[in-house]
Amino acid sequence: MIKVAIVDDHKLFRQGLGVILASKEDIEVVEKYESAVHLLKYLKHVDVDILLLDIDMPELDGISAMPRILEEKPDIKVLILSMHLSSKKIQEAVAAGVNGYLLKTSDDDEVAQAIYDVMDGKEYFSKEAHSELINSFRQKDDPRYVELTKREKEILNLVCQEFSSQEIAKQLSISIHTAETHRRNLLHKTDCKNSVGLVKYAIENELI
Amino acid sequence: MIKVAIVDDHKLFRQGLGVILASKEDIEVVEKYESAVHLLKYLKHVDVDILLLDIDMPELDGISAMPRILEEKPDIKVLILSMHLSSKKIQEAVAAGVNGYLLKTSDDDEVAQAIYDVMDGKEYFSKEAHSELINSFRQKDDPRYVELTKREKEILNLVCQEFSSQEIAKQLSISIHTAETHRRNLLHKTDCKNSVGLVKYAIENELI
DNA sequence: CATAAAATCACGGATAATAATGAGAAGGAT
DNA sequence: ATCCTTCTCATTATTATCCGTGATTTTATG
Repeated sequence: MIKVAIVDDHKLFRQGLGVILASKEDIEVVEKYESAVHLLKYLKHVDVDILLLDIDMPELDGISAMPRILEEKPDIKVLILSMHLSSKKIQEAVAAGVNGYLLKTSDDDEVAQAIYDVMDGKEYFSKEAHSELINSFRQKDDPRYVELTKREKEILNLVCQEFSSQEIAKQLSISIHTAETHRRNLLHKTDCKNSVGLVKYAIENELI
Repeated sequence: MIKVAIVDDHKLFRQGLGVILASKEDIEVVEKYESAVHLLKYLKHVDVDILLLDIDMPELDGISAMPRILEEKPDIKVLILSMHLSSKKIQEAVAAGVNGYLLKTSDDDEVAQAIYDVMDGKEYFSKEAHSELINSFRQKDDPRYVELTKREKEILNLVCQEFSSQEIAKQLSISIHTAETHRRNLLHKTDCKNSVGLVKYAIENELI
């Protein structure tokens, strides 16, 4: 029997998925947690092979919890079960050491297959997750995709808080010229026309 | 037996909720649909008492589908089952004629209770939905909460597309003065400092 | 039809953002 | 030690935004 734990803040989803997986003959749902915080609290004392982990959760999201999960149980397998198809999330998840990524639009068979694969030492990424990743690589060649520096992200954040360049300069104790330069560089790097575009970029890329 | 149909784009959720509800002795899950479009396609030929309806779905969201649902089946009961606690959504849902609103963080007992209540001719709003509504009423006194006119929403949309007032004026064949007036009124109504605030307002209130 | 709300246009002025360009200083990386 | 990136500051100029105010026309609604 493969021992599975579900971590998701939607109780109905936890319950439902639990029932579905329990009907698989070689899968046993041993635990359910409503948040990553709960999981970490009890993980030490629990015997579990694989985690079905949601990303969007209050307090602590699934990806951010990964380091502590692996610290506690280095051999545990983790399958991300998310509603969002975001190449950024997938990349972060992989970097954090997950073994697979699937969507909540999947069905029970796909989840089961993913569990089997991952327990076999393989990885499992859903078709959608896979092509999302491929697409994101293509965009790397795009002038639109660039890494922002730490300072630029800082300025972007303040721009998104409706501060003027003058106010930003004051807050960071730099010259207004510098603030404006950063702002201008942000516009170039993100290929936006004005601050409105910057906000949307920041939101899309989850920088705020 | 109460005949229930589930409308949700997350297959795992549909399946799981289906299994859970099927275990209730007086509830029968007769149909599941992956979108409001599918629902509307088959609704005419289906005998169902109550819909468990998600809001966020591709193509057509649950609330927007309500008029056509009620046109087809005026006596059907509808329970919104959403992940988001938004007073705006709740208000829209109620205005659209739903009979209850609960969150995906609820458990099976609450869903069952809601189904019984609604079938009884009552309404069912979860504690969270209820207090969210109460809070939103308090905010009505706030200068921040105001209705935007059709034209203002149009201008807001163009602002969010990074157009300047001049470009907006040209596109709508109005004077730049008018465009700027609308913009100014938007800032006042939404209590924002600049266009950056407008974008965030538009996104928060799902006007784009 | 009368009244209110919405949409339109206008002016003057203050402040802010964007563009184009150059350049010095600090830091890390090989 | 040198190179590269980042962060910094600067000048000049143009364009856009934002503010206050007021007024006319259109449209909606009772």
